[in-house]
Amino acid sequence: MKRHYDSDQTRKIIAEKAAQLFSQKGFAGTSISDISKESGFSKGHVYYHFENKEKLFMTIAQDTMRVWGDKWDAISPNYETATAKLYAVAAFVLDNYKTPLLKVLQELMTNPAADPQTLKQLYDLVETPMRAYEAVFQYGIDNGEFVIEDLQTTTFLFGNWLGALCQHIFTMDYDTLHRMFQQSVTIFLGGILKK
Amino acid sequence: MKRHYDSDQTRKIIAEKAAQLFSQKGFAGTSISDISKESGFSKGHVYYHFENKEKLFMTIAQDTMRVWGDKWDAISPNYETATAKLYAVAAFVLDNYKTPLLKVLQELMTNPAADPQTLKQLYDLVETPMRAYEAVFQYGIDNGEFVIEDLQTTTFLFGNWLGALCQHIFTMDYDTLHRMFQQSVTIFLGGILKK
DNA sequence: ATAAGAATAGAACGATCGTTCAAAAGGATG
DNA sequence: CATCCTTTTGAACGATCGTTCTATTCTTAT
Repeated sequence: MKRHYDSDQTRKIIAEKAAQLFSQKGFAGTSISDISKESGFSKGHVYYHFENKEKLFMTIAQDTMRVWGDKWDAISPNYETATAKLYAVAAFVLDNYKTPLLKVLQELMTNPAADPQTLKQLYDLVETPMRAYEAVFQYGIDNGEFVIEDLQTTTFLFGNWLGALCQHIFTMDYDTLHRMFQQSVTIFLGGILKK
Repeated sequence: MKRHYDSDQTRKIIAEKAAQLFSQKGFAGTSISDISKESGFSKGHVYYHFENKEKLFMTIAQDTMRVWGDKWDAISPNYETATAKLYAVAAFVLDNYKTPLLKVLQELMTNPAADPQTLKQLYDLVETPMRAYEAVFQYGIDNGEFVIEDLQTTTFLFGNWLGALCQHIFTMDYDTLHRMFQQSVTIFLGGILKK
């Protein structure tokens, strides 16, 4: 079927502005009116492209995660050691979660009113980056680079900490935040204890 | 001035239920109706005790933080080494942020619509736990226990990570979460690198 | 040029939001 | 028992919420 005119472009603009707003103000805090105003299209038109607010968010989140995962899988082999991979994945999170939807995921997941199907999709989403982290840790263990007693817990903690840092994207300048990400990995690797 | 009947008790109930709801559903996600229903008092009565939603939240957050700080200051001397203090403060965060208001603080702080006076109060609030963490790290440095190049960054990161863990209070059982907190500190101290 | 269909706008819906207010209820004091 | 002041209610406000619907504009095909 041929694409007639550029409705895809419109859809993309709406999705991008929505992602930005969700990231900044959360799910409940972002209204369709906000999205309409910010994207420059009417409120009704948002519903031409997306079934409802929840589906709109889910679409955005899924797209973001899928792209993120694919890109990481592509560049991950460029880093040789597990240590290098860990620094790289941290920087990669910062650079590619331009839309820090993680806190919104949390917001929705802890909301008892969310419908079960959405909830399942949300859990699947979080697993995308977690799988990436776990692979790095496993690689480090096999390598002899890392000593990890509980892989799953370690992965969870690492993911959590990067997620926490993402929330500062709108209130910190890039360089400062980048340093924070790197410093996080440094501490995660070496700790602060005197050897 | 004598207290006639137990309005203080009512106020406390409202504040407690509100704190619980804010923690679970966020600031924007929690309505005065929710608070009214959950506390068992009329919507109008919430406004008898609190000026508005924002002030209600700020009062709760400030009270929580003040109590937290005082309690920590009281028990902190019981732990001798900086390492012990660090494990203790992590456990203390878990046990005493029954109301994990941290993510709501974040939600409000990143909201451009918040009025400046509120914003300043919010920043002051976050400093309470940060000062506590910093004191522990400084103690560890003076001790020779810790090697820290940038005290402020380290403090910030530690606070951030504990905050991130707090968000799981409603979705994880206590024991699992407690183990996460302890494991966080262990990694923070020793890292995962093979020595 | 016209018909058809896709894209977009804008008004309108009922529900709920935060907030206000007037009135009722309740305990204390005389 | 009457009075006063505090506590509590419940209705009502305008604003905004997510969503629906109808009408209009625009693009393409005939």
